[in-house]
Amino acid sequence: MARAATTSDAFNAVAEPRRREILNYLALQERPVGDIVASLGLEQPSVSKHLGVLRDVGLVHVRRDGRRMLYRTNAEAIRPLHEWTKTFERFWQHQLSRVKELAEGKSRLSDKV
Amino acid sequence: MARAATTSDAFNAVAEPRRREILNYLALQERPVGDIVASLGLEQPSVSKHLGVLRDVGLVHVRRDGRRMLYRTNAEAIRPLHEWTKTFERFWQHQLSRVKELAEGKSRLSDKV
DNA sequence: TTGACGTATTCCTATATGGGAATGTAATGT
DNA sequence: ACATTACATTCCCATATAGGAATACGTCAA
Repeated sequence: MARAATTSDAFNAVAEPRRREILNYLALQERPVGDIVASLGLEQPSVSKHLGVLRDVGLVHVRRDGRRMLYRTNAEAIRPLHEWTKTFERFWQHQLSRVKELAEGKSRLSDKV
Repeated sequence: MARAATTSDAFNAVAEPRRREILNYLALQERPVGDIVASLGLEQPSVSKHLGVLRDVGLVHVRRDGRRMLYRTNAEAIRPLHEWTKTFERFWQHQLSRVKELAEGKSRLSDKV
């Protein structure tokens, strides 16, 4: 079996760095494709294809404005990702406190970090 | 160009559902490969290969225990993912509050939601 | 040493890219 | 109707899987 499609879910869709850049760019306000092209320095067909993937998994919304297509990030679709990563939050907090102790010279873990 | 390697970063590595399951399983305590195989119902070579990917991007740590290899999740490597998704937190919070207002009849945004 | 156990690696194949180039299509102005 | 603008889609190709099967490797017990 090959790798799962990039359109299979948000996790696969955001694995591509350019798609994350696009989501960042479209987070604050909707923008036409041309603006994304200019902003990210990618070819227009490339941007359209990335937007297609993002659309398929619901990471962006679109509406037509004359001959332009206005895209914007649908943050709600990023939430499952956030929730999953959040379940590990307490673990790195534990590690942080250890690092802090170390920095403060309160432990003998110097051979572990 | 083809898709980026699964070992290129944490985003690509966790795109695979089974690897997320493995990370969930190894979050609380270290476990030998055999336990993962039994727990997730995958073939042993498959598990070893997934662990290899997770190792390459630092998502798990390993240590040998006799003929067993004990793996555990390195939550710190998940943090970049959490940080990125976190930047969108305020957006879905906005949507939520707007939905709430709407439900409470406190706004005239009915044409926007 | 030999055998068994626990893992890792190699070989194979169907499938899915992401980018470049070229082309198709919808909407607007004249 | 026609040219132009703004995007989307298609074709092509090098590359990277994920899983299955078979095999190699490292460690321990007898």
